[in-house]
Amino acid sequence: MSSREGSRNGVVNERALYFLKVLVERYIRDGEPIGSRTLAKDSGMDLSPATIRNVMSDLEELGLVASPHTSAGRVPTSSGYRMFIDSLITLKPLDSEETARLQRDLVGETDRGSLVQSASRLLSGLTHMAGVVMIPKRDDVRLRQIEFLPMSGTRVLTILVTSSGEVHNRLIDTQRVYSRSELEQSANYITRHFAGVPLEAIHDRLVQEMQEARDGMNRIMSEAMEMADQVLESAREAEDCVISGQTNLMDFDELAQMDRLRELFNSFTEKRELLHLLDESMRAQGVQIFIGDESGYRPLEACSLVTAPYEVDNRVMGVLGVIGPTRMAYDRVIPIVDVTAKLLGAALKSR
Amino acid sequence: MSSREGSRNGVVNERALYFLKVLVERYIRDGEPIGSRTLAKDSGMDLSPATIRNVMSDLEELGLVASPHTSAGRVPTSSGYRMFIDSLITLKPLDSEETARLQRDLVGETDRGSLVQSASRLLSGLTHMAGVVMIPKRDDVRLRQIEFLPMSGTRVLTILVTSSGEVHNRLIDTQRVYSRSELEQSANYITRHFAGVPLEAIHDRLVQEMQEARDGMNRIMSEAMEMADQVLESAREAEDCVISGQTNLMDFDELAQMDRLRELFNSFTEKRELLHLLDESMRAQGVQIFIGDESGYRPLEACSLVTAPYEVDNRVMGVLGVIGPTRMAYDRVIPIVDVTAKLLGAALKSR
DNA sequence: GTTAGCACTCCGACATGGAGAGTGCTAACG
DNA sequence: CGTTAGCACTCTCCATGTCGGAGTGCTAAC
Repeated sequence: MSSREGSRNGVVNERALYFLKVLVERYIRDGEPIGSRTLAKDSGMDLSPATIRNVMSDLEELGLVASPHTSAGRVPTSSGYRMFIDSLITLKPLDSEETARLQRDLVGETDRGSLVQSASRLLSGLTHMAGVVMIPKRDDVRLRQIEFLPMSGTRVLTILVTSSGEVHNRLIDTQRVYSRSELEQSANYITRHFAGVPLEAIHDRLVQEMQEARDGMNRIMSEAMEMADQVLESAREAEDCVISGQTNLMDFDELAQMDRLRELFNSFTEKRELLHLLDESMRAQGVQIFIGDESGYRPLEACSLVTAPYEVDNRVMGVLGVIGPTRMAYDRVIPIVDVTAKLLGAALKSR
Repeated sequence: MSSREGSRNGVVNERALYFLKVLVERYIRDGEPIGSRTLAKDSGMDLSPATIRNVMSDLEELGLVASPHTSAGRVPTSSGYRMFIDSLITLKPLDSEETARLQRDLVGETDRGSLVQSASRLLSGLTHMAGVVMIPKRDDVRLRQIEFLPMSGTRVLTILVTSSGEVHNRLIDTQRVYSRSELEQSANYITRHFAGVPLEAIHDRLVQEMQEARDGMNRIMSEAMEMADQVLESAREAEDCVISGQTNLMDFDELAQMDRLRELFNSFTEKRELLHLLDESMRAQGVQIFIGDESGYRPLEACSLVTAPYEVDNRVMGVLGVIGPTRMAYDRVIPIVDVTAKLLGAALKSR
């Protein structure tokens, strides 16, 4: 065991951390392992490469850096990046012009959908990586109106409009043929009874009402309620996310192995796991970062995910973020994600 | 100029074409340039490699094969593939079991959307390439119902339901605030007047009516018509396609160059050009094939596209197909695309 | 028309060797 | 004690050279 201060019982000394910082910055810039000689020059501290080597040895023992092979320089490990981000990084905030342009681009969008899309595009454009914006199910969304339309045969088209202006629809096969007016009546009934009620709550109340009325209720009403329940379901699970700039990731040689890339792209079409991850970081406040395997999600193991929740009136509405190689310019990306989240929140408020 | 029969004034002789067939089949199987020795054995005709070499020389002169370098075997060119597909290929039809399973999988789907999605997945699954199904704008779609709902401020949510059960909606900013009943009335008016009219025709009639009535019409009615026109527009342009199995393409080393792949994947998210191509092949009947640059579309230059229109009651509804490397097993893929198109048509009919 | 023979070309695999970069260790320095 | 110079060592990278295999085109003979 070494007896130098740096590695004694895991306490890291100041200077070593400074070198770690310089190393990570340089590595992010160049993508090549950093040797002691380079680091000695870069650090600005008048020390010889030999000294640096000792320090590096300590950092390696702590698991903050590693060397790809005997005689390459050092590369940050996941923990190294973690340490860098948590306590060493110097952020490079966006200048006012960039912020202004970002804002302009977002405010220019008309509806909520294209706003989200635009945010995703901007993220990927600014970072040259993949941008992702999640549109979460909101628990304060209420029913505005429900509509049943007869289609061919026993099919009925159910349409549900929420207070936020989203429209969901679903084609349902019913047990018998209903007339237009029958359907209209029952839709009106449900709209009258449940308009303004949060979507979450409607399901329970529907079930409850159906049980109470039991046999007293005529068949058409009970089936209407079942139909309403079905379209409700599809409205509730309408949690989704928009990803853009995926192909940007093909330019990073860290990700240039087909099997990796394939897994990654599959996860973009699958989305499920990704949504789960985003969901998690919705609870956190401010920018959150998953480095490499920290996400616990295989396809992202060579990537980092930088996220930030966006909010309107202090209520978290969703999450957005950026996916890129572990070796990314965190000092730029973090402010970009941060600011975009704030601007998206603001843009959403004004509509 | 050679004086052998093979290349005399461009007329290709029987035997040469037979060798071309064997060569293409073998190349598709192995992916390696075929030499004269191999071909001599493979062809089953008791000829020496030297003879084959003469034949190959003819085929090369005709532009049907090429050799990557001096001393590699021969590889089919685009024209070689073309010739192969047009007049040499022996198709391998699906056996009844495969067809049955395909049918079962398709009929199992509930609504039109998941049917199309399923078809796309099946195509990519069966071929290990990318599947694509296009949902075209249909010219016989009629208006069923229109609905205006007041949102916050001057915003109005317009909903349009078509005879085929699709729902389109759009958020529109109006010039003043309208009450719920005002909006209801005007929506009812428009529904009454235009229900059953093809979407294509409504626009013209709206414009016409607005001009005729001119000043006689109250302001609310004229704005209602404008709103209707807007949601109509978004309904008409709802031509789209579903692509799946994109990542399958990453496994082909012909496409394994990042720049190619990137272009290809970008074209999948862009879709525009691709839709254009599909649109073209909607007019053709039966399976159609674009080999390499025949599509005239850069990103597909290393790919082939095999398409077939699918129809219901002899009316073409859309196109589906498969995208893969030029070197693909056409003898399997063509029947797969063909049968899937027919089955999708049938499955659509039954709903 | 078909074939054998032959010289030629090109690719790919493999070994070789030196330059460059960086390390770890040791011993000396202030 | 931390810091440093020196040194042997290791590993990668690249250029170079060599060799066998595969396949061609041409020519002359069958």
